[in-house]
Amino acid sequence: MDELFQFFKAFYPISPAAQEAITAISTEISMARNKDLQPIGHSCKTIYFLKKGIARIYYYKDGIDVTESFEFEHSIVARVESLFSGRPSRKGIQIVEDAELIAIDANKLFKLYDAFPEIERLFRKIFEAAHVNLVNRLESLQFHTAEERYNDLIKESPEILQRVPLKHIASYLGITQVSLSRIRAKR
Amino acid sequence: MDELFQFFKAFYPISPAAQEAITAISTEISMARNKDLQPIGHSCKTIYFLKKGIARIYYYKDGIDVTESFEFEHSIVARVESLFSGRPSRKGIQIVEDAELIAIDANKLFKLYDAFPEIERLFRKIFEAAHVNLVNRLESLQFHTAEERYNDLIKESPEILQRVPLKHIASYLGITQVSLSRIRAKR
DNA sequence: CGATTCTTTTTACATATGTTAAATAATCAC
DNA sequence: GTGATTATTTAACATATGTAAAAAGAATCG
Repeated sequence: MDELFQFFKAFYPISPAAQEAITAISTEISMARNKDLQPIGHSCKTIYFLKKGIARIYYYKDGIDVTESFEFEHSIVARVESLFSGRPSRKGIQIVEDAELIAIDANKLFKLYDAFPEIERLFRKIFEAAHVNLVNRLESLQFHTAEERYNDLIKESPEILQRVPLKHIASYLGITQVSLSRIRAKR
Repeated sequence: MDELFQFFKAFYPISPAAQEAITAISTEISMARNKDLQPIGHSCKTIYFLKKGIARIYYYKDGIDVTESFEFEHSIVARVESLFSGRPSRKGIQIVEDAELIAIDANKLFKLYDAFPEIERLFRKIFEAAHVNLVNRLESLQFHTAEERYNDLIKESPEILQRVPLKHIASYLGITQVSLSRIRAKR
């Protein structure tokens, strides 16, 4: 759990008591590549912290597998739109590279908010940061070409090419695999 | 301020004392069409509630005016990515239709969070809801055609066509005005 | 009202991306 | 290792969207 609390510290330091409370509602899991951490259709009742490996959130659009987002080690994985709305998610979480995770029971976590305002504040800040990232991602999808988006991606996470299949990168960028292949051939 | 507290209630009801505290850091403003509520380049230190009218958040990409989002009456207007990061925003807020607003001083609001956990919770929920909307918007930009996005938009806010110039709608949809015109001609 | 400006549409052409299918290349299971 | 499966690239063609310029239409202001 140390890595998790280290991660938390960057957002908002919490007391040992709060750490214990979070430990009590968390479990550690390992999961192999290509397994579904959470299947499509279920409500998201868990917030994951990725200690190691890669995960992606995906869904099907007209039968085609679309990657909504990737998460690498030391980040939070959750289907926010289900977590915050309580509705079942049309999205699943798949492990892309063998992963070690900490699973935090979301309902129990939300209950902790009353007793520990510091925990509420911590997660508020975590999701605010996620919100900022999302706004930037939106901007990139709204007015950058696919080629610009590809270049930005490998500039920001160069290792992604070694660790994630291109088909997933293509749909993440909002284009087909063929189109991504063409863009790559240009360079 | 009544309308504001009515709006709050749907997210999380707060005590009279909390309401007073918010009232004390808020001011009411009116602003005419085409005026800039907040110019590009400043840090966002204000959270607005739109009582009446329409606002848009916009920026320039390669010299072209791009609308990131529209807000209609009874919603919150804020450049979140600046508000949460503290960094100056490359985006501005423009009034699209004569507006009446309540301006909440963001720094003072954040200070209230310590004394009033209920206020922190309220705004946490407000921005969580905004986050959910953003995820859905992302999905629409990532894998719907421009035509689908246009149809979805007028289905969801039909009055937008009467109240917002098409040039702004075009950039909001991530396409040029010419392209939007073509899509409209089809129907 | 008439002139000016701003908005929207239209046209013609260029480019980017999608679709389908086939060919390679890489990976996996036995 | 070998065959089967999966991933990636390439080709050929169709379609959507971008760009630039002009025309038409609507709103604004003296």
